[in-house]
Amino acid sequence: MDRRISKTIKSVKKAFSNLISEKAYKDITVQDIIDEADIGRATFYSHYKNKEEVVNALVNDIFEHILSHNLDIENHHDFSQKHNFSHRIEHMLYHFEEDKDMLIGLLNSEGGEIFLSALKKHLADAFKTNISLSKFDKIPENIVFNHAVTSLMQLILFWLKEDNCCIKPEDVADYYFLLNKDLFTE
Amino acid sequence: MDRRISKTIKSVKKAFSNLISEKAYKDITVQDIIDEADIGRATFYSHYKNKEEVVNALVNDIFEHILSHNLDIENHHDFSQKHNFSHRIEHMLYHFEEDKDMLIGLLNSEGGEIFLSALKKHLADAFKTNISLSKFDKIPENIVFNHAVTSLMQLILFWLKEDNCCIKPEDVADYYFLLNKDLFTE
DNA sequence: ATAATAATAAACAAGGAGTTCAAAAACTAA
DNA sequence: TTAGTTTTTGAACTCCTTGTTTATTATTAT
Repeated sequence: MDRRISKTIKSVKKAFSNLISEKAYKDITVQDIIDEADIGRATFYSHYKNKEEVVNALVNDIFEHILSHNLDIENHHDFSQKHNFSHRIEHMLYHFEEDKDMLIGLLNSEGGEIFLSALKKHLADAFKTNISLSKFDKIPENIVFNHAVTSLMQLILFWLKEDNCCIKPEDVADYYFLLNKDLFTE
Repeated sequence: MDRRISKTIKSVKKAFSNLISEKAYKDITVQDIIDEADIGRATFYSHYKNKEEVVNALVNDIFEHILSHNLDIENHHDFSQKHNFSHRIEHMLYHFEEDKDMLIGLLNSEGGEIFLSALKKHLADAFKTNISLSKFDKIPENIVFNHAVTSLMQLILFWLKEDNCCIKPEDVADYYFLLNKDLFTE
């Protein structure tokens, strides 16, 4: 890819990432991003339709990063290596920690919805084959499933938002399984 | 209160309520509200600072309504009447059902955050004296508490958003207690 | 080197936000 | 009813943001 393009895209993402740590999503204008990225107005609009597309790009980056890393683990580690469901959650949390400042800003604004719906989708995929419905035969399946997904989502949210830096990703995963152990036992 | 004022406020709320059933929060302009409410521009701005304040007013109305109704129950019913925690939840859900159209529109937009944070606060109050931490002594209290609150919040959200009109408020409350029974047993 | 592509500044139109003001209308209290 | 107060109204206005266009300059890949 043309070096100019990747440079522009990179600086826009970085600019947004900086801005969202400082102020609310709704208060960030396209002009702010342009100024922070130090690019021309027309340049921005030749790459992104609007502010929302920048967030989409950033969120996609995060989940692509996580997915590719998951593949790495599956390809390069031998089979004795534990890489079960719990490990994949922990692993995702480590990735979130890297982008913590940006994510906190995003989650405290309306832009957070974009991240949350991506997270929900990602978790929904991961959960399909991992939860047990046997203990909850009185409840519609989609409600149990929604509970499994959103419960982890809210735990992650709480972990990121509150200044819970002392809590390790492993702990978060443990707490999740403790809070919902019936979902993971036959 | 001056009849003109209450009339204006009422028509603004009704206007917003109509509009949010039709289109996304971000696509509703102050001018839309003014037109739908059929009032003068200056009149709107003499009562509300912006669009967000209208949502705040609507959300406050809902929870005030619920709280005052709770008091009614406590005052007028005799002590043999069951009005425990579960009943108060069901009761809240019946109120939400009344404003369903508006709430669905709100929750599918960014404006939903205002409702959700009010709901979270409301639930947090209600939960203070009702959940049992004994089964979760390995987990920080605030995390268990957050789980209790957000789990119900997400269940309500799912109930409202999906076309789950067939599910009754009593069922929703039941599902909640089934999904989290450890939170309510010593 | 050159042909293609990207970046740029500047100007532009369209539209929303929020304010101001004087005149008209509706209210209250006596 | 009247007189005085408060609210509503429409219109005009400023400011800001969005998104587009254009002609020019700079960078790139080969």
